[in-house]
Order: sequence, then C-alpha cells, then structure tokens
Amino acid sequence: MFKASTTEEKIKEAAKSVFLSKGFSGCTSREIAKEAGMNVALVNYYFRSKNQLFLIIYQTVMHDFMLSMMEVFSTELSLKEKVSLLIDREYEFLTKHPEIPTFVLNEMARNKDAELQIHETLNNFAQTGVFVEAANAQMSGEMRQVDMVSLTMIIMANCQHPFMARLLTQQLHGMTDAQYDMQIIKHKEIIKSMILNYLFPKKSTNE
Amino acid sequence: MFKASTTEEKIKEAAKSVFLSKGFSGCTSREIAKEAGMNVALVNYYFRSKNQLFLIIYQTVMHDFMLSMMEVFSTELSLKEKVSLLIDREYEFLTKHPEIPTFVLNEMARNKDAELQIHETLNNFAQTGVFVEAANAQMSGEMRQVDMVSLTMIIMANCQHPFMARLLTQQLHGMTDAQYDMQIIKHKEIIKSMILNYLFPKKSTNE
DNA sequence: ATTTGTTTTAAACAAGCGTTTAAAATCTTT
DNA sequence: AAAGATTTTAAACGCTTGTTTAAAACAAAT
Repeated sequence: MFKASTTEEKIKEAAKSVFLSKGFSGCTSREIAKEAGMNVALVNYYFRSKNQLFLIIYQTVMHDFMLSMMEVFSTELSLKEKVSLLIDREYEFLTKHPEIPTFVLNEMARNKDAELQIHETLNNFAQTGVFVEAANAQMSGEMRQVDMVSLTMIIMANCQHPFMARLLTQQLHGMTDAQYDMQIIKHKEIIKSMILNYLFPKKSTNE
Repeated sequence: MFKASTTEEKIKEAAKSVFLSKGFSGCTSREIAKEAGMNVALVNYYFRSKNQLFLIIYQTVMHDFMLSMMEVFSTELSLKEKVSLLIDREYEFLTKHPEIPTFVLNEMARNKDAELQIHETLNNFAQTGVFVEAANAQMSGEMRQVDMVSLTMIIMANCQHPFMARLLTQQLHGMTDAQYDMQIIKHKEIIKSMILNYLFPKKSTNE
C-alpha cells in the first residue's frame, strides 16, 4: 500500500489518525508532528494552528460519515431493500472506520456553538427524496407508521452503537477482539431482521 | 434543594459535573476547583491529584451506570416483563444522567490498559441468573434464539444511543431541545415494541 | 490567652502546551 | 555556479498545566 507523498498529505494522514483515536483535547500538536515524522513548526507552517488543522480533518471525516449513510438513498430500490442495503453499507463502513461515530459526537459536544455544523450534508439528505418515499410507503400501508426521526434513530443506534461500545461489551462478556469481530457479523443479520420485521410487518389476519 | 456541606463533598460534586461534561482530558484542575468555589491546592489537599480524584468519580459513576442496568434482573417478573421494565428503567436513568454512557465509553478508550475495570459489577451481573433464565426461555420456545451478547447489544444500543447522539440527531432534523425530549418519550415505546416483537414473536401457523 | 492541630490560600515550581522566529537546508530558476 | 524562493528545522516565546511549598486563617484544647 502506497503512503502519502507530499508533506501536506502526510500531515493530514497523521492528524486524522491521532484526532480520531484521541480527540482534539486528548492529543498535542507535537504528537501529530511526531506521527507525521517531522517538526512541530512544519505542521503549523502548512496549517497555521492545531485548530485550523482539526477543522479540515473534521470536515472530511464528517463528509465521509454522512456520505456513508446517504448514498444508498440515491439507488432505485424499494424502501425495504434500501433499509436492508443501508444497514449492510453502514456495517461495512464502520468496520473500516469504527472510531468515526464517537469522534463526531464527541467533537460536536466539545464545540457546541462553533463551526462544526453540517448544513450542506443535511441539504443533500433532504434532496434524496427518501422522506417523500417513506411517507408514501406509510400511506399505502407497506410500511409501519414510524416517524422519520425514530426511523433514523433506530438505524443509527443499531449500526453505530456496537462499534462505539466495543470495549464495554467485550469486557462485559469477556470476549477477545476476534470473538467480537465475529459477533458483529452475526449481530448485523439479527438487527437487520429485527428492524425489517418491525418496519415491514407481514399481514396476519385480514386480506 | 440542599447542596453538599463538607468540602470533600463539594469537590466531588464539582468534579463529577465537570468530568461528566468535558471528560478527563477536556478539563483542568483549576476548572474543578473554581466550580467547587475554592483554591486548586485545596482539591489536591483532599485528593492528592487530578487522576486520583478522577478515579474516585469514575468508580461511582460506573457503579451507578451498571446498577441501573442490573437491578431489574433481581425482580420476580417473567423474562418478557423484565426486558420491558429494563427499557423503562434505562430511559428513566438516562433522562436524568444522559452524559454517562459517553463518559464511560470515552474514558475506557482513553485508559485502555489501566485501572478502569469493572470486574465486581461484572460478577454481580452473572449472579442474577438472567443468563440461565434466558437459556431456559429459548429452550422452551418462549423466546427467540438470540445469544446473550446480541441481546445485550440490542438493548444497550436502542436505550443509550438516543442520548449519546442527541446533538447530531437534533441538527439532522432541525429539532429544538423540547422537541427532542418529546421524541425520546415516543421513541422509547417504539423500540420497546420493536424489541419485544422480535424477541417474543407471536406464534402464527402451527399450534 | 496560648498552644496545637487542621483547613485554606497565595505563590511558586518544573514541565508541557500552542505558536512564532530566525536560521539552515533544499529546491528552482537563471 | 549563483541567486532567489521555498521547505524544514532548532530554539525560543509566553502561557497554562498539574503539583508542591510555605504561610495564613481558623478551630480546638489546655
């Protein structure tokens, strides 16, 4: 695997790695410079300050994060298939980047009134038309009457939380890393059927 | 409401409040002292160091957190009723202490190989006999065949995540604090029926 | 009232922080 | 090869960090 060539990319890579694992308050400028294999001053020569560098990293991470949740909505599948595919993609993404949800939520909490907003990604979300699609599916009776907020919460919770609470759950059940990796694969199928059974119940009595 | 009387309790209260909202790396000793209305030296006079004080706070918080998840298991209810009551209690607890899950998971990640373990609480968990109870319920066909790890994960995810991802979800859907508070009340009932429907499905064809 | 012990404070400590400066090293252009 | 511009470094800046010291304020006991 080829690593970054330019100095600027080296810094970004190092910063992303360190920020993701320790958070903004949990690391130092010198730690990032060391990870990038260079002087502290050079980091600031390219990015002016720790905070400026952080903002750039945060934006790219946030963008990837939101994109992973949204690209499914642009497909031509049925709503039920979309939900199923969304869960698959989320687990795939979070297996590669398990620290991202914790990182995003922590930094949003640290920087409440500041520039860590998500307006553009939010607009893209609305433009996919998935809201209208869900409303129609509920009207026709295909889908259970669940508001979009709770729908979002259910999917996010059951996808993200297993990766966020990994340490606690492993300790709680005395599991090794490998065991937990396998558990996650099993768990994905469980929550998928739980969610789909709930959202798209089989008609029982009438019709 | 009466506040703490002794100096030691004042420090503990202040430390708990600051640690919970900002985490260990996100706050300073002087900030805790200020919150307690006193000098920095006095905090160290009672607790020797920032880390020592933190460990005491972490233990009490962790204890409360685990207790909130476990006390339901000691009741004499059926397994289905236990799950239902557990969700109620979790939402009740997390409404009062919404920062605790994030705090616990963050500090576990920061202090991986260190003294933030949970062995005693873990033993109590096994002693409630809920594992045996679940195994029996699965054998008799009363409960779906879901391993205890996934069962734990499902409940934790759907209870804790709405409180952990509050800021993100509010921004995503443009909700006020009051709106989100109401959403949580609605959401609790939704995930309760989703989880119970899944774990204890109504027999359809045979019998 | 004076002594003794405890609690609280102001001030200082070395170390580490984010950031800047100025000089060295390297690359570009002529 | 020399000059100029760019990249990288070592060293320092002032400030904040966690922690300690020594003295002040207070309480209790003789």
